[in-house]
Amino acid sequence: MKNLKRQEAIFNSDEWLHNVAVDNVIFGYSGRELKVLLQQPFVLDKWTITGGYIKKTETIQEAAKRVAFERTGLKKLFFEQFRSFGTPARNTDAGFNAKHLSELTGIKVPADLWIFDYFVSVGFYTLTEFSKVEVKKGEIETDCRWWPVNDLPKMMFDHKMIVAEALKALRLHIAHYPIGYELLPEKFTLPEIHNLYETILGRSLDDRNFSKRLIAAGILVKLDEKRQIGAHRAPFLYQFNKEKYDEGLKSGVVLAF
Amino acid sequence: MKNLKRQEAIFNSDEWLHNVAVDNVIFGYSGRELKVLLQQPFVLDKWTITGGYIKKTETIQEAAKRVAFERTGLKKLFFEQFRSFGTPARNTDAGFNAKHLSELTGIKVPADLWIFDYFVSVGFYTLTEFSKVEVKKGEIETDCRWWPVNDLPKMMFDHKMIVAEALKALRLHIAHYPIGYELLPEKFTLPEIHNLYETILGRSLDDRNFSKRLIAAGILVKLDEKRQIGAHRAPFLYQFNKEKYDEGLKSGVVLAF
DNA sequence: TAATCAATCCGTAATTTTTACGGAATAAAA
DNA sequence: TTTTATTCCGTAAAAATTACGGATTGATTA
Repeated sequence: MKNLKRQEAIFNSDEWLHNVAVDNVIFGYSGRELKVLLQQPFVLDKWTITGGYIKKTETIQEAAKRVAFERTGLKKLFFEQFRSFGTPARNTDAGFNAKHLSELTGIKVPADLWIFDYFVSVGFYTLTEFSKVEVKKGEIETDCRWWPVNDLPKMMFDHKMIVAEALKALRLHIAHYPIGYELLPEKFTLPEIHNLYETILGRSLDDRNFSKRLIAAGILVKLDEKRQIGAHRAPFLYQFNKEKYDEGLKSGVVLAF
Repeated sequence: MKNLKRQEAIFNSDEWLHNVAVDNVIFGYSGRELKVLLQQPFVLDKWTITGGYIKKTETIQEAAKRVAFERTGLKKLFFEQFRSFGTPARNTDAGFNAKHLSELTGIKVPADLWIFDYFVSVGFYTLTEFSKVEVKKGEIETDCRWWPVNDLPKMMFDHKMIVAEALKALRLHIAHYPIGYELLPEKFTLPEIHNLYETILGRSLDDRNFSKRLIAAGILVKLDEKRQIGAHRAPFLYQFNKEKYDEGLKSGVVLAF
């Protein structure tokens, strides 16, 4: 019940902006699949992307960071604002109303509470290494876990569209900037990063040309170690040249695969 | 005084979203210069981009359209949402406060009126043909006119930064999509569209390669007319192939100049 | 211990795209 | 009719992109 008390406090607090919030699509990569971290609010059986209200004292980016930290425990993530969503009906959904919320929580929820208003949502996405994340569900969620982007569950509001738009933005981003630093372990093999790119873009890329380009751009450094997995030839390990990588992030690199 | 009454009505109305608004950078092109339509609110001697509050009944895009229509009289404009701005202090500026506003208008303005709150702004930009626009100043502005993007006046809040970001987004856009339909008259010459691109990108482009590419992409159609201006060789007129143009807008064309 | 298997790894030639650049044609004005 | 300012066009060189096959490796298993 403590959680609910806290939730009630949030409802009644005036530290939050009204009519505007952030939603953050957290992408992770594992098992040759691109995944999204979703949570299930216990008021209904649909899933949501991680999002939250904005404090009057923080920037929209800080709000997105705070929310992401609450779910992943990570402070240093790659963040990108991609677009905002605002239509009068976007945050209405069966089950998300005062009556239902009251019944479920026992909290007295007025029908005209600000959280039911028309909310404009500023969309961010985050890239993170799957294995580093310790998924933590929030206080009003029954579950929080990874879902494959190609096989999403029933989602609340317009969240499925937001994920689709985030993916579109990520695919655009990948053509102009290096990617992978936040999605891969520190050391990785060529086939791994190759597969990451193929996964994000959703199409196959010639392996020879792929590595040629990354190496030519100088953002990939071959190490003297190999990884011993499986029953086959051991692949060499690689690392990012962080300097070149960051430079590419700043000034842009054409990596049109 | 009628205008002020109406303004007062807006302040007290609850038809508007709080804490979130739209700002729209209106670009126009004339005299070989890229210009921005700015207005001067009569509460202070700085200039602002055209922006406004969002009605509870409209989408953010509709809000941006409404505001742009109020200033330009045009209903069909090219709109693009480019990013949102949200920092707690972004809409504070000397002169924008209850006391000053009260003194100037005579309206009773409470210090904690919602318009002084932290506002997240969703940024759009618009492309429009300069000559079509009939500039109309709003009720609470003393002036509204075009300014060269390279020579902007003192601007309110973070609006100068918003213009800069809009221009950055426009320059990115131009590399992936055709542009010019809304910025040029129906019939135009090669040198005219060539100059438009040079102006937006802020650098010179080889004229032969430039026209070659647009014609190869099929979005430019040569007409059998010439324009008789000046004391020199009369240039041929061109038109956009609207079909190819729209197709390019939809699916993207690489026109990396 | 030799053969098999699954995966890594590398280089070059053909094609396409991009860049660079000079001079003839035009139309009014001097 | 000469001058002047501007439009207009094409080709060759350079660069980037694409396409593609076969040798290497290392554990497994026959």
